[in-house]
Amino acid sequence: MSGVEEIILDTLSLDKQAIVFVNSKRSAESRAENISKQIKTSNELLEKISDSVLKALSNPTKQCKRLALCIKKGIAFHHAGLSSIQRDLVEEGFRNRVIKVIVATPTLAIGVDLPAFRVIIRDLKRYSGFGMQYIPVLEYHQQAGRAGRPSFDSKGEAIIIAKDVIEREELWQKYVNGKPENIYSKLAVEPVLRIYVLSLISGGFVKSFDELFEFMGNTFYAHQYGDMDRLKVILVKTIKSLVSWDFLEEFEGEILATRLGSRVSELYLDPYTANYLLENYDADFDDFSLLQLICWTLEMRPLMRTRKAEENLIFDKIVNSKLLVEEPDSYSDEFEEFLHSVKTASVLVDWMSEVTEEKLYEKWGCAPGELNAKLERGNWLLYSLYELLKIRGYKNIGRILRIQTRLKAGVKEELLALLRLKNIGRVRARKLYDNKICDLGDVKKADMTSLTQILGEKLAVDVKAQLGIVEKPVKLNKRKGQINLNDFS
DNA sequence: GGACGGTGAAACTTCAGGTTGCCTC
DNA sequence: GAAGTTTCACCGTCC
Repeated sequence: MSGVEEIILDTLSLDKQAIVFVNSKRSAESRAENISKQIKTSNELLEKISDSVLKALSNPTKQCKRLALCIKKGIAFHHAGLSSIQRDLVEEGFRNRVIKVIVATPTLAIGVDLPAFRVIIRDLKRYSGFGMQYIPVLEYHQQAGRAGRPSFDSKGEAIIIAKDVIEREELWQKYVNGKPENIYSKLAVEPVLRIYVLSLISGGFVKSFDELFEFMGNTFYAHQYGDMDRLKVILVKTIKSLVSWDFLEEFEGEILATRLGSRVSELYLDPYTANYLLENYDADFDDFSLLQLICWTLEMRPLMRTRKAEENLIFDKIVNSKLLVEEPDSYSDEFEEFLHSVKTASVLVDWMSEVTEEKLYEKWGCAPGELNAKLERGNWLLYSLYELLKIRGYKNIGRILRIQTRLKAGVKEELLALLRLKNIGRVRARKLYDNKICDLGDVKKADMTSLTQILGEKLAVDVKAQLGIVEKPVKLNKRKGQINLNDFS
């Protein structure tokens, strides 16, 4: 039994709760699993949560099953791969003191307010591309700060695990006695500056370079560095780019945003990305190449990583597709990232070809939570691309919106018509389509018995009503083995 | 003798996260 | 750099 587990068991024997912080999703899961195996008891409430976790998706992934099993013992893991429903269930279960232990990645330290009697920080180092590095003291404080719940406990305990006496001393000095890092303004980072400058001008807050300079001079960034000459150089460079991209124009001594520039600002796009999209777009695209274009933006990062075993598959994709983006030199640093963009696009294409979440997890190692994050961003970028092209006067771009809708819902083109109905998503639309109900006309014509068999009693009535048809509910005798789609919703 | 299964050591692989952006008939 | 996972050789057992 590891040190962590002993502490956990001790915490449980005191009838208290604990959060364990580790540095990877995999560790979070396997730790939680190991701890849960040592626990014999269970109860009804836990069974209930476990069940909900399993039903969060119509096709539970291995990850869902694993979490469901852990929760039966009152132990959970928590990281960005969980779907938002599952995350909520875990957090709520912990808040209600039903779930006793959460093993988490730093997701839980940020934003979520979940105090525990004990916080165990197992990993103070994290992989950073150049080997393992210590996490910032600020982050340690974030995590340790989860200990101690004012309404239940008069104190809390934060525990760091050290390998030996030497490390113990080191960690004590660095973290417990250590000073938190200074906070630096992020404004100076180029993408952030580009976005701000454009929005200041587009919003009419600033009308000339002098005004812009004055405004920026009053920011925290300028206050911190005091190097106004350098700031001027950066601002001039930024303005020049924005003008050359046709987002800003100079007119009688004033700087104004163009229509395109204003839209870029409204969409909260990084101007660099907006320009990149316009430059690389080509009407001769397909699902994959369009999504790859989207994935090769800063906004989509961090991308899904290409695993060793997938490399050949990804290479094939690159060779056999007509990409819109030029492939970077295979010896450049960019190339690996480029592979990731191709992988991410591949996963998204699979998703809109109706591959289930379960299969995506198996095939690509892409967990539901990660998929959702990327879908949301991809959705936004596709919409933005459409808007920019519209302003630029491109015709026949409706296809982009169709792809956007398909991405959002995760469906093939043929299901788009059915998606216009409320409460009909990828699963139900597919079911309807496979039963030869392919569009709204078919739904209108469909007889209530078969519609009820497919959608269930309530929804069948509701769907008809959406099309202006009043129908009475049809009762069905549930036969053995019959699948009621409502069970999955 | 061969199929099967368990075990442990060695080799290999992988590594946190997120906030808002848009529009919606 | 380290945890977790996979692979593989090795050994024992059973038929």
